[in-house]
Amino acid sequence: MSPRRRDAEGTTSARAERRAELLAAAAQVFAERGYTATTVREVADAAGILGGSLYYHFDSKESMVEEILSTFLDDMWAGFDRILAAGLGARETLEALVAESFRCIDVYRPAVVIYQKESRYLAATWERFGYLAESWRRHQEMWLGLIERGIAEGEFRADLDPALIYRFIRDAVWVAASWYQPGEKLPAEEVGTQYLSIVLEGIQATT
Amino acid sequence: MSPRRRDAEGTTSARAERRAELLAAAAQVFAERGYTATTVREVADAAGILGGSLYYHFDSKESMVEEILSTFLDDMWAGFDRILAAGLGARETLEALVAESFRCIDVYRPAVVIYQKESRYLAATWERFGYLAESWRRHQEMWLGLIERGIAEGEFRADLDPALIYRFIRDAVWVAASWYQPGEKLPAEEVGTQYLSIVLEGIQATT
Amino acid sequence: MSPRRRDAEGTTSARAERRAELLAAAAQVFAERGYTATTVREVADAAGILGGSLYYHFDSKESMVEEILSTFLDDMWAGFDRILAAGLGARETLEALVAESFRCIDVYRPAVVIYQKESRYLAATWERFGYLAESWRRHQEMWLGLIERGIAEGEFRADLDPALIYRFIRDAVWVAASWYQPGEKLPAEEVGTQYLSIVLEGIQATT
Amino acid sequence: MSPRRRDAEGTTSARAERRAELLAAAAQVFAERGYTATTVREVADAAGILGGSLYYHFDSKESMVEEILSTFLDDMWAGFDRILAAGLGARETLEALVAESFRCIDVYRPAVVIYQKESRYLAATWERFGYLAESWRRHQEMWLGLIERGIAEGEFRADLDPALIYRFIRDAVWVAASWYQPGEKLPAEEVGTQYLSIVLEGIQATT
DNA sequence: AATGAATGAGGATTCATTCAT
DNA sequence: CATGAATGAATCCTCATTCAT
Repeated sequence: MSPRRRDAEGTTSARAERRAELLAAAAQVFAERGYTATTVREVADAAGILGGSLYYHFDSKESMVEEILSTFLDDMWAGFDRILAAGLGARETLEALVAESFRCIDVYRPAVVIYQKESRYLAATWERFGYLAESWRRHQEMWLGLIERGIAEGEFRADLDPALIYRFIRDAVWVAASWYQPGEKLPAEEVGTQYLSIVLEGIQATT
Repeated sequence: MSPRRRDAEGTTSARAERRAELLAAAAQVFAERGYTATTVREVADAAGILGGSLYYHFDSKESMVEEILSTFLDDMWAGFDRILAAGLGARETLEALVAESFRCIDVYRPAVVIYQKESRYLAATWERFGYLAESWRRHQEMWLGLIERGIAEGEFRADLDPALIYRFIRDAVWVAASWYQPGEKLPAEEVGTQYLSIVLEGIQATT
Repeated sequence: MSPRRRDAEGTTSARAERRAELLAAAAQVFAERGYTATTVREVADAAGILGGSLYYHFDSKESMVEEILSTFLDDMWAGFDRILAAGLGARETLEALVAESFRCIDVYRPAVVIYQKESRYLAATWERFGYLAESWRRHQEMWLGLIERGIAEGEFRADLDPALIYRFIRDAVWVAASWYQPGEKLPAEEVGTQYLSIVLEGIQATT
Repeated sequence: MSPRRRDAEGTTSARAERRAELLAAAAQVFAERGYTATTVREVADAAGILGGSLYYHFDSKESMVEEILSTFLDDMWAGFDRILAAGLGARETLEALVAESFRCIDVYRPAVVIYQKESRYLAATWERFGYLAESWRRHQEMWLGLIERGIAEGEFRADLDPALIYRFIRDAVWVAASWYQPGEKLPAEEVGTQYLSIVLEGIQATT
């Protein structure tokens, strides 16, 4: 707590904080206009600095999205992995995954939008974004496994194609990020609950 | 039937056919890489000609998407309007609208993808694309009206937010265009049927 | 000789000719101001077109020097290899090599200047220019081998360091490209002859 | 001898020393990569400080080369002038000039390299470097006068073009700075002696 | 209809330089 | 003295578009 110590800490975290600020501005703009259609100047304007100044903090426009996406994905997968490791039933797992998804939408909304809209383009254009394709693959694996298990255990309807259910859920849930706004009437959690309710009614086996 | 007249007709339709071919190629590429990220050269490559040659057929890159989108939207709204005018019950109307949506996905897949991913950007950037925002507004109006009617008539669940149901359906259905591929295992119609089945189970009132 | 055939040939070579013209202009400017200090606009100005137009013909500023240098080096080494394979005596070989060097200076003057001034920078900065370092290595090998042979055969002075002689000759000869101008009083060949005369007097063994 | 005075002196010379250190680092890097291709950051890195910090010591990148070059040139011309004023014979003068040149290469190697490679560019780009062109002119005048005198006095060969001899010597001698390294096998003086020996044999009149 | 060369505005990036701390 | 964040002009390069052939 000595002044010296506060300075040192301050300096270290000041840099990280500034990066985070700038990335927040960038994510916002990328999500709104699309990564390619957004100019570096627009990002800089949103951050209140000049175009060239961004390059003091980041290597390139590319590395900005990089950091935006990987920060979000790391957190998301940590959350998903925790849930998957908890040994819950199929239905409880699905509930938890949907809730976690909405938490991510709440916290990382712009990143989620970018992840959805730009993944294919980014992965197809630069090798460094190969991990995005990998993330989608894990996504599919996770949901598909869960749904098949739910069907096998008699919890989910057996008359539907599992791959189709997977996509249905994935899309219905994730696309919500595209329209969900900070000032939305319903809190993200409530949206999640209602979505979950629809999905569960829609896919659970009738007894 | 004079040679001249046949020529004229032949020329006219040949020209129209060529346009259609080129637009199909363009739509394909725009859908895959995104409108902004796609260069005119890429479109031309996909069509087997050189970049400059496209300008014999079209005024600009802009007017290509224009035509791709308006062709699709005109057809889609004609279909929707026919259904809405048919005087069906809420549930039957919803069934017909979902079926019509999947017909559009089947016929205009790339256009649907573009409509979803690029509408916001296009409408925000050029006035001439204002009709896209208008189309989305009509979309919302249509679904919201239908859902509220269904709730009022006791066919749909009353415990859900109508605006939320609207988005849920819209997203779940339309985003299917993003993953639906020509060679898909299930035909579009079957996908539509299963989606509808999930949605109906999910939102209909329990008796 | 039919018009058609002439057209086809014409088209093919027209492209190559244009490239050559542009490269000549570029080499000129690069040699005069230095590669890094030369802007693409200056190259374009020298060629009478706009900056962007260069990119129709070349991938990058880098690939322009690339082509300038490799064209020159390929020709130079072909010449050197022919001479080295001819089985001449040390003194005759040296004479021929110097003559060939001055022929290159005459034909590729700007390229020679670039080769001298920028090789180190280019090779250190981009892997693709690694062959420049390789070329210098062959250069050294060639001259050093020749000089040692000349000393061993008693044709060249034994009281000098061979590596030093090599550098002396290399520099004296090649740097001439820096000052030799198209309108020079003496033709390149005559300069070569006089240089050779100085060098030979300077290094040959006194009998 | 008062503390104050000692401080003042100490500060002054400390500052001068620091400048010299920084300039040595700068010269090194400029010589290696070329003035234009070297960034201020690279200079700072080589000096172990940050880019901005250089501006506490120097006005600009320009003024760094300025100082590097003028320090060297002042010393060099002082040496040359002393020799020229000594009233030696043509041959002895030439010997002394070559020796002095190698002394400069030894002491100011990076500056010599910069002087050779960048003079034309600097003089053509900024008026303040006009003195570089002037220095080259004096160089030429000096050598040319000497050579013509040597020829007239029968010491040097009359069958060679004096301008050519001048360039030959100038280049052969000065370019040595480009390859001479601190750890070189032969000391600079010995290189000078051998070079001189070649040159003298090469140009002196045969009796 | 199509080609291919060129245009020129705009975009990402670099870098010398400034300045508050 | 040095730092580190920011500036802004300049640079390389891209790309929609034009146009003579």
